[in-house]
Amino acid sequence: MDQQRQRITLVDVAREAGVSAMTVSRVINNTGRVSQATRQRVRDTIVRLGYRPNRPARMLVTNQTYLIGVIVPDITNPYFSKIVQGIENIAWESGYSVLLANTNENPAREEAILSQIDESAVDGLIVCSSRMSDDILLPLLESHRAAVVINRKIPHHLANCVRSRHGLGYRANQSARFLAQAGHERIGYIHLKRSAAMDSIDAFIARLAADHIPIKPEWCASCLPIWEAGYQTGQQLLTAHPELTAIIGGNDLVALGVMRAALDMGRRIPDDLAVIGGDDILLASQITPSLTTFHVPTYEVGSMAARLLFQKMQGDTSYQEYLYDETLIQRDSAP
Amino acid sequence: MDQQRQRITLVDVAREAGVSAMTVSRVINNTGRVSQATRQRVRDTIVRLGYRPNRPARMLVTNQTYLIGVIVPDITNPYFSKIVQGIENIAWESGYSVLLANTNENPAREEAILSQIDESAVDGLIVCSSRMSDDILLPLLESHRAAVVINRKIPHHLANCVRSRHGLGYRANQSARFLAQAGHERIGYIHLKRSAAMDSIDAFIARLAADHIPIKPEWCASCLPIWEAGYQTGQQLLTAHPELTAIIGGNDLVALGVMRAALDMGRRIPDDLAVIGGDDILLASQITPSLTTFHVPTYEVGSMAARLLFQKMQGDTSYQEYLYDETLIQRDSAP
DNA sequence: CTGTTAGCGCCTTCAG
DNA sequence: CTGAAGGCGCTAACAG
Repeated sequence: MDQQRQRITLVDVAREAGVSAMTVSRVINNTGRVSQATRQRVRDTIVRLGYRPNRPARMLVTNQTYLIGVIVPDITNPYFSKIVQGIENIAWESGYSVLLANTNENPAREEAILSQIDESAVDGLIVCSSRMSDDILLPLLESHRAAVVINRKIPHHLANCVRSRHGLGYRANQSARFLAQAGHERIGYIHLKRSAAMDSIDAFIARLAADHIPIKPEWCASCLPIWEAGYQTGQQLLTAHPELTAIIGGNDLVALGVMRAALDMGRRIPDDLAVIGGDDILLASQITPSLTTFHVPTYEVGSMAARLLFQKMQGDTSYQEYLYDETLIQRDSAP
Repeated sequence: MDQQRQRITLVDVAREAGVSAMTVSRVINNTGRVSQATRQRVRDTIVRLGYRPNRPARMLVTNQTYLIGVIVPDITNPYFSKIVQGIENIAWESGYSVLLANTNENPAREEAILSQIDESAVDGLIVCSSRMSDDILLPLLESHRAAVVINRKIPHHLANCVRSRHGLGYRANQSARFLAQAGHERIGYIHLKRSAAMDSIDAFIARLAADHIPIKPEWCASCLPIWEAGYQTGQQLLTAHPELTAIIGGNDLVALGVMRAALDMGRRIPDDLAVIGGDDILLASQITPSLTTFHVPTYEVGSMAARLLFQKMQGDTSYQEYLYDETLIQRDSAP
């Protein structure tokens, strides 16, 4: 495993097979004309010697890596791992591998990606970090040959895009409307911190006020898109405002955290408190009471992102986007 | 983004700064002696020109990629995504990136990894695919400079290892004992198909028979380690053998599938049926009734795997392993 | 159909 | 402290 065995190169194979390096290269890449006889002889020599092409050398000369970079904020969030699965499957079909960067929402890590995954390291880039600042994202996209961004609006020339057909703040608004219609008058809202895919809390309140659904700013809060933060924020919100009869979570993990917090505080769901999430991760349908949420075709989000990336990588300079639908799935937590 | 702009090379910087390429290289790598003045001048030129070193070129000459390959069977399984998170965090700290391969338990994909992630593509490899056949795994490990295997026994010279302190079949046995002690006499077992981390069903039955816990072969089944398979297998098992009062799932996803199937069939849990899982994913504690399962320090499994890999990559040829504990967490599904 | 020449961008070795 | 020559392993472009 660590012995200093000489690497077998193209030249070794060529010498052994009595041909030139070029011929071996042609055989490996199935390019150019090579007689059936030599082709076979070279093939045999390759397996006999156990030759394997050197990736970096090939990358250097072809200027192609067969790698695509994928940036996510949290691979342990089922929403993102499903997206990665979709990307990876499509990439694999085309002979590409995935270089994964999990930022953990850490700005230092986000910044470091600029040097870690640069243009020479990957052939294309998929970013699904809706909380990454423009100061980092735009230069990042600019420095790559091809890029796709998920759930974020960026200048069309910088990247293709996969996003919800409905605009910013759609979920929160629909949720609030749905709850109001069901008779709720004191609705809380937990916004996802720094998310570029959501409206601000102010915009949320303003829009609903226009529809005579009054939401008070003190009923709203922001937190990171993870379960623990949802739990804590839910607890705080319900302690400070026991009058709330419903809470909208920014995503499923947060909503589930809220549900658990409410249950731990002795609240019954949905009788004492209705909860709505977003993303429709597996857990949402499995938990009791099951979580009302917005279904997102998560796998398709990933696979389409990969497809749009390949389109760009193949030289299509036109802007392409894939819009997906989000549909409210009524379950037990907010019937 | 797609303009044919000339790549800026080391030589460009050298010319601009009025030094040789070698000096620029020294500045970049902080190696060798360079006067403070030239160093600064070169640095300035680098930022002025926006120079970035070409990864493949550097890889070719140094024979290092700063990449580690990570092979998992299913990134959407929270168990694996948590492991990947652990690996990725440690890798990042050392300036390494993760090349992810998600096999989806697909043998064709597993085989393709041999050529896709070869020795020249990564500096080290972490495999946590307990269902990959030895015919593929061993050559794979053999062809890499450094490797770590998770939850699988392999010849010590091939890789370092992270695994449960308890041997094969520990979970299933403990679960059965626990259930028997609680008075269950007809216990079903769902084995994970092709898993090298588990005993066979026969061994499971034999060992328990020795302890006078009678398990019938027809109460046992095998399935893939995913929720859907657990649901289906649970349904079949409960239909064919309604007499079962408890079922042991190979992992949490399968156990949760069984729980849902049982609930859908009108069984109450744990009154009509007790269920035990394994892994302790987030979902296990959140669901109602909460799932009795084995806690695994999943993040540490990943981070330790990365640490053991770096140890090997740094030339430590001794065999190292990290053993973790699995502890039964009693929850509501099997109190 | 096959070989020759050149060079990708960088770093190692050895002189100065 | 700095530079010149050479080569990592492979392929593009051109001969023959």
